[in-house]
Amino acid sequence: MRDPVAYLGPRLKEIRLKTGLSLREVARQLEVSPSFVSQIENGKSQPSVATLYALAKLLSVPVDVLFESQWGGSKPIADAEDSEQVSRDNFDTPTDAWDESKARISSVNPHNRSVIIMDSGVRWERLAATAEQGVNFMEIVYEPGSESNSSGEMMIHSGYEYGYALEGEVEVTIGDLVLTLSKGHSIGFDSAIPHMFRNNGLLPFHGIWFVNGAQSH
Amino acid sequence: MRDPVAYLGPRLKEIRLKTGLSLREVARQLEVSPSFVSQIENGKSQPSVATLYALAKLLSVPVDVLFESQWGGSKPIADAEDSEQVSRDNFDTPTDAWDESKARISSVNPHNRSVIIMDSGVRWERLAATAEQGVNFMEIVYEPGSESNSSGEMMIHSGYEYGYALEGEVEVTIGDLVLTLSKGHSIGFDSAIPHMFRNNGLLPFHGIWFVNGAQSH
DNA sequence: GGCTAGTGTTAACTAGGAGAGAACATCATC
DNA sequence: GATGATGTTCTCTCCTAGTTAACACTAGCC
Repeated sequence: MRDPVAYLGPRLKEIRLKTGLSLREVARQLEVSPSFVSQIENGKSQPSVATLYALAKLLSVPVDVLFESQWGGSKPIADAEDSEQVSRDNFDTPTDAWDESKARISSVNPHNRSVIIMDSGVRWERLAATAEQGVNFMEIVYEPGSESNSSGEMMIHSGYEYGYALEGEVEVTIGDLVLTLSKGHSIGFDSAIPHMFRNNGLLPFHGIWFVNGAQSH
Repeated sequence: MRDPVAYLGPRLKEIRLKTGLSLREVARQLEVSPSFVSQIENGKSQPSVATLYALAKLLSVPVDVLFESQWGGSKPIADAEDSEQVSRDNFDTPTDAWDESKARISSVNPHNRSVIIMDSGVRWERLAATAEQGVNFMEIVYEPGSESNSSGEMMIHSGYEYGYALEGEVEVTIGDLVLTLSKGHSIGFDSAIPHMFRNNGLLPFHGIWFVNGAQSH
């Protein structure tokens, strides 16, 4: 990808047009002159950091988006998953398992998921490839008797974790809190708190899991 | 949130120190003077957009991170939801709807969810209170004929969005991509891409939704 | 003790560009 | 053809991004 700063103007224009705002309206809200907005969009002038930030906010996009060139750094869409079937030792965190994807849109049908099977009897099925770092969206399956960590230790990592129980039951331990999730139940917690999951039941447990901000190390 | 541009300097310093780089080393790589880097970090000067971008790249953080202010403290646990039943006009983003919670652990049973009903016939049911900013984990329900925005406009906001279809069907439009989600299907996409959802079917659509990094303005 | 080589800070200065203001050329619609 | 939108391109000014210089440290080394 070439210098994204050079493409800032056109990018801004593109986004502004999508939102349906006129150049003069943008200028008014930013409290700058319309001519200046035009100069920015045509690359004849560079905004200050404050103006750039105000612009991003006005157009309600993250500042980063302004530096993405048209369809440059990111693939438009990740098509049906590669559907690799991996079997490995344990990972601390899903982040360690799948590579980061550059896809801005990812659509996955249930028969085409990328799957990781852990030796502890736990399965992770990726529900979306994402360009976001440290983010994993997946369906997790705990076979009867299985637990999150084959060594029985509690897990501690960075980020937050969110879960929704689809079917079956699972016993969740977070810090000194112990609870059982069944269909429809949901949780969210700071992953820095020691946690583990165990399926004590007779049926496999399925859940939608979201791990946010986990850093691999 | 206070003016993020004003805190840009301290934020940069904080991140630089984490990476273990010296101020002079940063200056060398950026090809600017050390004094200028110091001035930036102490808020006595503002970088140009190009310098800002180079800085972010050097510190290997997305530019957005430089504008985030630190997050506050945290309550130990949020007990069963308040279960308020709210009916309001449309929000752009769930972030606008629920207040940030400081809970580090949140457990919600299906009969106790905090619900928001939009006039467009869409329902948001919060699946977890979280201390994370701009994060929403929810079950969304689209009644037959309803669409994400009562005005029919596409939505654009910051962050990423992830969805899993529980039951029913929904037509998803993201950019110029149109697809239909049915049970088990999942997606993930950059919310900066204009998007909308519509239930053209005869049954209500239920999905697990995760909106990450949306900023309210 | 002094001598280096590292760290970050501050003052005084300058060249260049952020941003303004006007006049321009379009389109609509009444 | 007048009024009101739209975006563009000049010229000009003033502010500030970025420089150079000297400053005040601290750590090691002879």
